[in-house]
Amino acid sequence: MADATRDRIKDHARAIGYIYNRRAASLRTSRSGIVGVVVHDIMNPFFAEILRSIESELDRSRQTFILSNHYDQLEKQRTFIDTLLQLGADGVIMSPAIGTPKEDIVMAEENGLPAVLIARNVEGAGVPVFRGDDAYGTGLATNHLISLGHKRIAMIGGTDQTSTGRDRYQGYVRAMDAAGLGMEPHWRIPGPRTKQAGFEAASQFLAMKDHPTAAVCWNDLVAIGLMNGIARAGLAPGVDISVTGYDDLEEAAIATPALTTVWNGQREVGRRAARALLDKLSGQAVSPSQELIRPELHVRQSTGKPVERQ
Amino acid sequence: MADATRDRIKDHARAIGYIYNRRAASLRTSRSGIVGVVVHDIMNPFFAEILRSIESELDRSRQTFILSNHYDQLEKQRTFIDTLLQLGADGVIMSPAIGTPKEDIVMAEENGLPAVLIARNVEGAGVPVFRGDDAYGTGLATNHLISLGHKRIAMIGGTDQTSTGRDRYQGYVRAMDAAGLGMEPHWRIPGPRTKQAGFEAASQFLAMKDHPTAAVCWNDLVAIGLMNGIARAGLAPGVDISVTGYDDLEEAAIATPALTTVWNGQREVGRRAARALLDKLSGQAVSPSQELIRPELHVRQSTGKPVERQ
DNA sequence: CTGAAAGCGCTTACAG
DNA sequence: CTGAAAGCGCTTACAG
Repeated sequence: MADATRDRIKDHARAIGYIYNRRAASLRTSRSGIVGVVVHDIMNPFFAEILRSIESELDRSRQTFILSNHYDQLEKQRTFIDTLLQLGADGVIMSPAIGTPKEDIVMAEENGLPAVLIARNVEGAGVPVFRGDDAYGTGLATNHLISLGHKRIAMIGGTDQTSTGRDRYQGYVRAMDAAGLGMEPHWRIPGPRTKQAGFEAASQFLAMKDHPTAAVCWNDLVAIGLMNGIARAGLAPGVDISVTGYDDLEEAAIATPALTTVWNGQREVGRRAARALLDKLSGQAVSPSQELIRPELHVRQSTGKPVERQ
Repeated sequence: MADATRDRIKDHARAIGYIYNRRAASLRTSRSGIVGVVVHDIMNPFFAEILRSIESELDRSRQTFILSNHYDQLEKQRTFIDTLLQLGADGVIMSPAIGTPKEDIVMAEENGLPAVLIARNVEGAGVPVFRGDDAYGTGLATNHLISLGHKRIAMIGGTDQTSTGRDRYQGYVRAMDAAGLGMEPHWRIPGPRTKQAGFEAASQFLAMKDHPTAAVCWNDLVAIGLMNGIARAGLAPGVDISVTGYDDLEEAAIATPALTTVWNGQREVGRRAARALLDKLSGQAVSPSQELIRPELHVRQSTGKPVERQ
């Protein structure tokens, strides 16, 4: 049948309610037009902003995307990858769950599910990774506080279990060291990653004897929660205690006080990850290297000179 | 082949890396194990909380779900429904885009894609709807402010283009009328639905001559944005101006001041919508009626007695 | 109880 | 250029 004829028939068929069966087509062609995206939690605005740029990029190529949270549970992540394999998905973009072994990713690739990583790396997986330069980013925040005159600076939130966590902590430690400033072990409060947890960390922070005059926070959510907690205790964030965030969510600019934070290139990460996957799908060679997006410091009102208390 | 034999083979097959092809199975059985979920914006924490309970409900029945935003664009919603039909999805849970004609839903149902609505109604669609009792909810908030002594109360955010918008406005108007309080047209600032927009509405609100002493907000996001804007202008939200939210997001409790708001039963809406859809899929009769979840007022620190200014 | 065959709806390679 | 056939990987109805 000539193409023109086929098109005419299809047009007519559509007009009278014909529904194209993608399962059947996919069975024959082994291309499904489906891309999986799995992150820790889509409710987290950091991922939500990444997802939005992935969405607009994939839309353009008429790929359907399936979203899933793994909540850092390896089992959930595996179930999702299984589902993608069973559906014959064309590829997956993932922010790997804590503890993801490289074998999981290699297995997916070997079964025809090319992967691209975002936000976190999995050593030796041999796939492209797109993330911010975290050590550099917390370095920016820490140096900013140091230049304002702060000497006792805390680091609140995050975990050593992810490459991101280790890198951000590194950046803080290096900046302190470079400035010749000492650190107390209890100035680091690991763990918090949400607004709620940041809020709760405030009392722990304020309860420290001679507590630091400034805090470098894991992300904007923790920073905003911490500021709320500080305000609740009757102190003024940005005046009594300087606070920096990380990510520069839309929310950072309208927090009270407006949050000094590190822009983390979410849109850029999403866009480039989607592009890389699409390139892979179209058979182009994509280098499996790590691409670091360079963060930028956005100074607002949550940081200022230290107020020495008597 | 006996079932036992088949199972043994399958077990072995899986062990050596066999991947079940769901497309093929679905082609034969016309069940795909896929459920679509489409809402205005998954980044909105209100929907995110609903999605979470849908997710946990569907997980239990081993249904995969595909998520999509329609951003209130009918075209995006139609494309998504088309995709679901082409993939042979088993059903769809949707918060319909503004202006969704009942024909769109009827068409989906006729093509074997049963639908359940959440948050918004589409008159005459003949499918189950799960939502909060919005008029009752804003009534609760408005009456609370009235009982504190407020007489000039604004309503900020929302739109008349959705049933939810009309109902929430109705609830406010009725409560004011019932208390014998007059309303000025400009006390209503329609539109805002985000934190950013609530923040921006603050200046418009404060610029009103004899501005109201309290504001009933469309949702928690608008309320928190508004409070930030009020604080930025040097006034104290909760003292100088009372503010109520709607939804009772996790964030409401840790806002500064903690937000008085209306709990909207997100988890309940999600859970019941998912259940109803699963019931439909298993062939049970599900009544196509509207189920209203009864909201509750949660009083916190963002509301207080009016401060009369000279 | 068991095994071989038909068929879901597409696309592609092939024969005419 | 055109049309009929094969085949993707399952499940189910059927014959033995």
